[in-house]
Amino acid sequence: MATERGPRVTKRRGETRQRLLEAALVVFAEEGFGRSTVEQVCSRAGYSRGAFYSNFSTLDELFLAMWEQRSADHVARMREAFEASEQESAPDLQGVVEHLLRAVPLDEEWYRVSAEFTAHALRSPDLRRVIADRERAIAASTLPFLLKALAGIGRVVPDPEALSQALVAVHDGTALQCLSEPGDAVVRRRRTDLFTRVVIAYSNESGEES
Amino acid sequence: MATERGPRVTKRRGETRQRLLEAALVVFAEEGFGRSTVEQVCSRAGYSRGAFYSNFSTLDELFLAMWEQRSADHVARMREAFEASEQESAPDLQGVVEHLLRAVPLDEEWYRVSAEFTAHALRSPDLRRVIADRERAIAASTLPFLLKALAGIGRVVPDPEALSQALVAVHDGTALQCLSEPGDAVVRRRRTDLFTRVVIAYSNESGEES
DNA sequence: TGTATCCGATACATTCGTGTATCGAACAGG
DNA sequence: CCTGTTCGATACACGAATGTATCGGATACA
Repeated sequence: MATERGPRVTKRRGETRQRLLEAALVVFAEEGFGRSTVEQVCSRAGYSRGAFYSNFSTLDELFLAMWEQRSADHVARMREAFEASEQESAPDLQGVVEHLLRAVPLDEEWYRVSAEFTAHALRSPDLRRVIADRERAIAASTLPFLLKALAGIGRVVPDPEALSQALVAVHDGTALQCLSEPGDAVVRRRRTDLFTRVVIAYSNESGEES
Repeated sequence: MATERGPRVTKRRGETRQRLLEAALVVFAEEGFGRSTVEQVCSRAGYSRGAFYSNFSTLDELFLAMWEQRSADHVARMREAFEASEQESAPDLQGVVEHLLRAVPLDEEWYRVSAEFTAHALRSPDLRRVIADRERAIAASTLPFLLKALAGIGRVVPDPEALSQALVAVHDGTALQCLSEPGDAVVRRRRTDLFTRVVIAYSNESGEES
């Protein structure tokens, strides 16, 4: 739904556009957004600059388009992962958190690009909204599953939005820690641990009061 | 201690270097690191490019130097804030968290630069260490105070390092949320709330067991 | 105060990236 | 299969940023 755009004006145009979007991710991750050139993106995609200027008018535009596509894609993936894990219902809290973490993988390439995009986005009110919207989209398409899974192990969440915001923050924050010390198992375990504790902190056993 | 470098070879050299470092922060925050030019930084600082090339050999070098200085400065500031708040000992957990948050202000300019720096740093093993070291420095110079403050209200922390890592993650993660929706009081309150819950989750009342 | 040294300004050559304008090939429709 | 249109490649002109080499003024030290 998010990956497949409706058939555009012509056929191959969509393909080259897509190739450019994919190349953009790679190049931006490698070189940094500000350091990247139109030429680099094009040659990575196997095109010349003509293709670029025919599809986009500026690198910023490509950056935004790429980010939105990948972002939507991630949300969709998370959703799918949740739907899949709904079958094999989690036995305990440990299991729920595991499902959660499996749905939200750590992707260094994406992290780099994302960090730069957010820094970039904070400079424009319009792009600020894009960031905020992403957060809402994540909440909308994953919260229901998480709540259901928690209900399945007898836990209820008084303030779902607060939990969602907390989890996103925890994910973003721990991502950097894990990526800056790639081999460190302790850091990764602490991440899992933090997720678990946050889920606990924002939910109660059914019948309890907050 | 971190702001004042030992007297260099000459006198004014240190000043211009410092001016360049300050200008770098402003320009990088405004334009983005990759989009910034040597000329922009120099004119912002009131110098010409000659001054730059006399002090640094590349923008990357300036970026690193600036980041390290500001980073150390932040840690020092946090430490001072903690020391100051040690006098008026916090009456309750609410108070401790307030002191904590006052010591770690949200600075958009710094956030932008920092986000780009981390993205940049993930590309080089050396710079990765710089990131990891920052985290250790934060822990080293603030944990003792936090633990003392918590002890003052009868709470003990079984795994201080885990708490520290969790708090840094929560800070980094919530910072973006607060900055992307600047006016939103709810988001900010949830941030405070998350801090509070995490502190609770990682500490016990004296006499309890985990 | 004189002098040697250091530092930053200026000028220049060069490289690099951009954006546009033009052209040829692929494609869709009949 | 033919034709009009679309798309992407190529060529070119322009502007911008870099890095170096040189010069003049400031500074430290005696």
